[in-house]
Amino acid sequence: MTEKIELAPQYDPTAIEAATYRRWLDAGVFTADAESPREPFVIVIPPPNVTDRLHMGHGLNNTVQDVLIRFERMRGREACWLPGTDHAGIATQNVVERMLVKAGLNRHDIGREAFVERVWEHVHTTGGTILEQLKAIGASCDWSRTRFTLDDSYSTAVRRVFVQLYDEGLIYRGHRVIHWCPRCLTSLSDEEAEFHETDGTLYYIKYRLVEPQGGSVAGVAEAAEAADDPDEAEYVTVATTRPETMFGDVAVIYHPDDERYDLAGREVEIPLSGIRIPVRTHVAVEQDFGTGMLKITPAHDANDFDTARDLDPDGAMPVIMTEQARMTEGGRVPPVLRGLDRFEARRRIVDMLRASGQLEKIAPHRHAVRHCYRCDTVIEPRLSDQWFVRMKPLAEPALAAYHEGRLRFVPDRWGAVYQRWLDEIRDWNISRQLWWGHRIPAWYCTDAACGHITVSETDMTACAKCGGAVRQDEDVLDTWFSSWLWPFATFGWPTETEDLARFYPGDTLVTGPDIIFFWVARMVMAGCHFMGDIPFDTVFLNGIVRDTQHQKMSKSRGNGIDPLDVVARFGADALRFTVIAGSAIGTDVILDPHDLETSFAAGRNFANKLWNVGRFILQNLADTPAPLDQLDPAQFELADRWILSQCQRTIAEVTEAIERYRLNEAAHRIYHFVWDDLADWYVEQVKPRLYGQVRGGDVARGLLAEVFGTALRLLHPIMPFVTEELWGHLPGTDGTLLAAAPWPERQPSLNDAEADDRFARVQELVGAVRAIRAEYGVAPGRAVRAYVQPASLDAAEACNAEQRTVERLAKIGTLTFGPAPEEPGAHAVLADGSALAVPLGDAIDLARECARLSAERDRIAGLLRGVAAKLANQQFVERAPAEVVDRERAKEQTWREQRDALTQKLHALGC
RNA sequence: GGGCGAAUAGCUCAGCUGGUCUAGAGCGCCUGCCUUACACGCAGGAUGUCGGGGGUUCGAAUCCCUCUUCGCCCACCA
Repeated sequence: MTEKIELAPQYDPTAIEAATYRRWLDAGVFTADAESPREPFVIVIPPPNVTDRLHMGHGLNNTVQDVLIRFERMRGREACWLPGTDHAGIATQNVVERMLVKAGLNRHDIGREAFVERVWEHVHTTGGTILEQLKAIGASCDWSRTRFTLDDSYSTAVRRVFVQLYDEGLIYRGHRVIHWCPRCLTSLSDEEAEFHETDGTLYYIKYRLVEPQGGSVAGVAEAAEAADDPDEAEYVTVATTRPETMFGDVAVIYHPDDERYDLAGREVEIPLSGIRIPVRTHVAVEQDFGTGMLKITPAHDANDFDTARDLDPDGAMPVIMTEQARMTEGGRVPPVLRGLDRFEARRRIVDMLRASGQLEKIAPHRHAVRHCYRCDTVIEPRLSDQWFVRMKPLAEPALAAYHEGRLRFVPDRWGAVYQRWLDEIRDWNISRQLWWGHRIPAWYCTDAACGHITVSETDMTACAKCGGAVRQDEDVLDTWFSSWLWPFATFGWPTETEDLARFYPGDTLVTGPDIIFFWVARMVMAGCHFMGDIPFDTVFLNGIVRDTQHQKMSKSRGNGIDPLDVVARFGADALRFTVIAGSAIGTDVILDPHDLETSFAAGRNFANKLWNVGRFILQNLADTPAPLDQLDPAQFELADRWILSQCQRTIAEVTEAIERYRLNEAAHRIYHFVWDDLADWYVEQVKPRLYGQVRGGDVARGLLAEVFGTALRLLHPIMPFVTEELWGHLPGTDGTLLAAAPWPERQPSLNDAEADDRFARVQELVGAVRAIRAEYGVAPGRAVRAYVQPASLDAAEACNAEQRTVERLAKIGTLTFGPAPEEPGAHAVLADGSALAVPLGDAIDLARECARLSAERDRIAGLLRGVAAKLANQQFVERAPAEVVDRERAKEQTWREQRDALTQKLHALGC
């Protein structure tokens, strides 16, 4: 006994999504079993910032991961998609600091401990929101394994790594110029200081030559003689974009080969200050740029730092700016400029130089300026003490993995990006002057005489060397110093857990190309170094979500789309279908934030189409239909064989497309099968059988259930909600979940080229009649009579077998084989007003077939000529080396076979 | 300065190893339809010198060269 299935005529995602997700959770289908005998398939999520809210980029990235993980889960792998969040040092600290500012406070007012507590509070109340939002788009993460990069256990891993690298000599404390953000008040790594092309100004400043105090008198005299021009004798002109740093200059240099100058050993005076600095030569100068004369400011420019150290390893490196990038209150800065912001100071200095005649000229100058990747403030290079990781030794195994093909990128062009960065890798500044993060596990002895630094996994209370008092380093570690451990720290490392043994290494990493350096490359390095193996073998780079102006979507630009809005209006499946179908492999996804309807209607419509196909089928399956293997193939009609054949093709193509990461192709292929093949043709063809108008209803029902069930399974990774809901109504699924159902298997025996071909002719015939009906404006309710000339093509025979199909689908009253009546009214409404005679000889006639044959003939003839030409070219081969000859002989043989085959075909076509 | 990518219908894009590409899809547009699953639908239709110019080939949207226009990444000419 089967109750009539009642489904709404329109699919309402909001009515089922939450409940469906709950069913998945309750059944535990997302939870990976470390003891399962199945082969694991592991994806670790790129952990979003703990304070993030879901945006379209997450929507795309996580949908891609979910498609892969659901696909592999259905294919029988023990799928583990590990979710979690990142503490995101600077970003999160900034968020909480802004909240404090609103309350009229800054972090120093409340102190470090209270501040960190505030951040934890914030993270606990709002943190993890994004994980909840991921559920809304259907992400099938293993929530039992959710991790946070600041968990206690994670800290253990971070400390272990720090200590190990320190012991190996790969972490060291360095004194050098680093990228400093004067707003975030922390140092940054090279990757965090982004270049922006900027229209700047090049200032040409005159530095007055002065007599050296206690220098070589002879050298001065020669230099003075060498200069003919009195001005040149008096000044050297230095070109700089940053006049405000000049009080930090320690030298002015030119290239030793530069014949314009002969000033080495002389001294110049820094304008506005009277500070004397030497003129030196050094190869770091580019002679063609500016005047060929370069000022050296070691404390405020990384290159100058290197040059200065080269010139004088023990030389002074005066700092003339505060951490806030204001001119210092003392030291070399002239009193009128003290305390000024760097840009204000620049304006004042330029004015003063102009007034004193020391500004020779200014010129516009476009150059790349580094900005903080978190707050976009212009970076201020700054001399300071920081912790660094020596990267070169870590990079080597990561490069080897790529070169040996163990690690691959999809699309592969990103491999070159990865490789280049590793080839030219520089040491990584890992200390941040923040409060939110993993505090650096280093303790300094307070006894200056001892000065020992103790690096330890456990908290220290006494110096390891002298036993004296210690204080811990105030700084925290770069967020990425914890992220790079994600693929194994999340599974319990350094403890040798069952999870770690089972789920490391993982399989595929899905992320954006923008964090290849920040994260991907570093994870590979960490994996190789600490686990002895790469953390994943495939890196699948998804594109970036942009608006119609091709601008990256972001909240600050105001061009964002809130995925939850989309879910509410169109459903999660519509969102998922749109981003998957809308992006070819590795290309960006363009969506219009001002027209969600246009962007997402296709996905919503498709979900609805599927819903209604399902509704129709379910309403017509009285009882549990017979499974495919219990149906008698002898009773199959052409359409049955055809739909099974198409279904096979779809299984093969969808499977292959996902395996090749061509998810958009998988989406389009299943879309086409459901909408065009199944709904538009097969369901229509089958109706008379279902309605009992003709025999064969049971076969039709069995095949509908079979084919529709397959379609649901193929579509499930992309559109999990609607497919799961329909699956639940399908007879015979017995409460099983589609999410845990097996992926459809290919059955090559069901491929049926003959059926494909014959049904294509039926479709052509139907299309021809429909076109004629439309052309003649035949009212929908009115039948026409169609005549097919048997002489026209052998298709008539095929059509004969499918006469009923054609009659129904083309709404023909009768289909007759034979010439159309010669009567004058053949193209008009017949006398009884009921029918129109349509001679189909016009629609699919011999001419079309001939055209096709002739095109085919031309094509084959072309191929034949090509093969003949190749064969003709072979005469040169004889002189080649033996193995080349062998290879060429083999080719020649292939060509001969091709030639013979083509010739035969041509004969078959009557040539 | 170096590298990479893109330019195909009004819009957003597919088109993988040259030959069923006589170039497709979705949206939009035009015509007719509320045909007992679906108007978030059905049927039919219009629209492209595949950025320009050369070349290779029997054959090019596809391969090569070049130009133009966009976008991205990297980079110590201050």
